[in-house]
Amino acid sequence: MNGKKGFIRMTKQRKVILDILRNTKSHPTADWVYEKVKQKIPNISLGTVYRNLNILNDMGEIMELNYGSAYSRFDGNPENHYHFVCENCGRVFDLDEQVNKEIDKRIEEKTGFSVKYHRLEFYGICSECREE
Amino acid sequence: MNGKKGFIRMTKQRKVILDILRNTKSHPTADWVYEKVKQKIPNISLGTVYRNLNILNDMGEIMELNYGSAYSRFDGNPENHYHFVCENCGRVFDLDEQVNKEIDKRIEEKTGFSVKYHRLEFYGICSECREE
DNA sequence: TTAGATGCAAAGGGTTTGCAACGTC
DNA sequence: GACGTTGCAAACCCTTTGCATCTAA
Repeated sequence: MNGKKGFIRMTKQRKVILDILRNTKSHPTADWVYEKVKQKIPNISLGTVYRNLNILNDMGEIMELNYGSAYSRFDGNPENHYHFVCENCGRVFDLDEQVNKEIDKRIEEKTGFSVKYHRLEFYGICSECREE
Repeated sequence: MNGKKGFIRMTKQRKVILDILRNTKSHPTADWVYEKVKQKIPNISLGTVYRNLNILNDMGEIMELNYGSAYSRFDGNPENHYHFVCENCGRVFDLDEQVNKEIDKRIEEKTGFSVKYHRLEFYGICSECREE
C-alpha cells in the first residue's frame, strides 16, 4: 500500500488522526475520524484521512477492521484482541479476553500453513440494545 | 435485505448459483460465480448473481465472508466453521477444527451481551506460497 | 393469474488517486 | 532543497437498484 516511501514524516494531520484513534474506545469509520479531525484542522480533506489511516495501518500503529460489508473501522489499539459486534446498533466492543496463542500453533501443525495471527469476533446483541 | 418477500421461487438461475457454490471448496467472489454461471446460462446478468447471493445468504443456504477489504466471498457451506486466509495468494481454506461453543457462553456471562455466534479466522501464508 | 425474478444499465457509496502546491526533515 | 504530504476533485470498483418484461407456482 505504501511500500516505496523511504521514510514517514510526522505531519500535523497524521499526528491528529493517530491521537484521535488512540483516545477513543469506539472503533470509528474513516468518516467519523474525518469529522473529528475537522474540529482541529477544518480544511483537511477526506483523502488525507484515508491515506493516513492506510499508512498508520501499514506502520502497525493502528488496526483496520472489516466487519460485514460496507466500510472499514479503525482501532487505535494495534495489539491483537477480540471484538464483539452488535448486530443491531453496529457498535464494536473490545473484549477483555486473553488471546489464545496456542491455537495458532495447533493450526500450523495440522495444516502446514504458516500462521501469523488470528481474528476472533463475536456477533449478537449488546446489552443496551437488548433492553429496547 | 429481502425481508418483504412472501416466498422464494426456485428459478433456474438460483438453482445453478446454489449448485455451483455447493460444489466448490474455494470461497469464490461474486464475479467468479458470475463467470461460472455464464457457462450454463450465458445471458445471466451480474445483478442477478448478486441478488441471488444475498437471498441465499438470507435464507441461510450459503455464508457471506468479508475478509480484508475489497469484495465479499461466498461459502457454500453455511455451517459455522473456521477459515484460514493466505495473505499472499488470497485464497481461503476451510479448517477441520471443532467449533468451540462454550466460548460464546463465557462471553455472554462476562459481558451481558447476547452472543449468537463467533467467527474465527487465521491469517498467514499457505503451504503452497511458502515454497516459492 | 400474480407476485416474485430477471436483464440491462444507470446509480450508489466507500475508497483511491493524479496533480500542483505545500511542508517537513 | 528534496521528497514525502496535502487538498481537491475526478476516477475506481464492487454492489445495489429502477423498470419493463418474464416466469414459477
